Amino acid sequence: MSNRRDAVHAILRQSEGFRSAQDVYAEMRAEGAKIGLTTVYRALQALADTGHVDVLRTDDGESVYRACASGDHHHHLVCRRCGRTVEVAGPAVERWAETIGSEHGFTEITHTVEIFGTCGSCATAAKPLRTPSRA
Amino acid sequence: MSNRRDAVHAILRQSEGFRSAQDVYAEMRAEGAKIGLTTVYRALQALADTGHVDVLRTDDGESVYRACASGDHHHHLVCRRCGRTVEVAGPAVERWAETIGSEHGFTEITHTVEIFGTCGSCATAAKPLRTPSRA
DNA sequence: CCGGTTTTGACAACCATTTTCATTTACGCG
DNA sequence: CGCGTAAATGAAAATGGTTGTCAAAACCGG
Repeated sequence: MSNRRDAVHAILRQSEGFRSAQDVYAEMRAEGAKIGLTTVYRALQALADTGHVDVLRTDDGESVYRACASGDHHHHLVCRRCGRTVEVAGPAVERWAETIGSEHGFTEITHTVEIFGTCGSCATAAKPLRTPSRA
Repeated sequence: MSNRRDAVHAILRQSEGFRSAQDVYAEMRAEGAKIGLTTVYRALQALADTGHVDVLRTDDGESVYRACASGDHHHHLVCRRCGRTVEVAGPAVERWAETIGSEHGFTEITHTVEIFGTCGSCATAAKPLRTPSRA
């Protein structure tokens, strides 16, 4: 029912890290695809709803999406320079979150965990550092 | 140099959980304070920069702020219903993040961890559940 | 009181995201 | 095959939080 949605998904699959909706849209247009921004957004939301892609928010509030290797619950280690992403699993963290939650009487516990860093290649390629405001 | 900034800080201090900028602004105006939205934003940013308040983004991209009990690094357990917040420390998680990062050759590692749940009181007070899209 | 700097705030500008709504496409059915 | 309804699409407008602009107001030292 939607080759557009598949097209969007395809773009994500062939991308390394997280891409923004606008970004995906721009690339598709650049490739000559006839698609509207609205449709890209809708496709991305649908994909996210069905768990085919991961979503997360950048610091400036933009939503970024990425095709996931697995449908399982996992977290990301993202290079703040090039956006390269590594999927990581952390059973310990899952358990920790659950525990902390229950200890305080919370139920239906979910959590978000994202790790940011500078990957090896980017660290080597000397570029102006973005001074982290706080540890 | 800014009793406005202190005023903003005060609002946060007397609040239970995280508040949005618009929210803080509305409350201050309601209390009769003569302050502009712009100033509230600036105060909030300044406070965040100096580490006096914590910032995090809600799922819909809104920034929310909260006066922190401690200036130390910590995470939050937030009730998705009433917004009540508990500050939690998780040395294990910090270490885990560091480890995962280094294992993949990443440096300058930072991370975000937020736990969401429904607190005891809210769980009791039956309200329509917000179906979580994914676990 | 004066010049200079900082802070403030009304308002416009931004920009990602959403909504609206009319058009197009897909498809089942007679 | 032709028609009708429903789903999909996309251009443009609306939203809404946040940021930028800029002139007026508050401060400050002299």
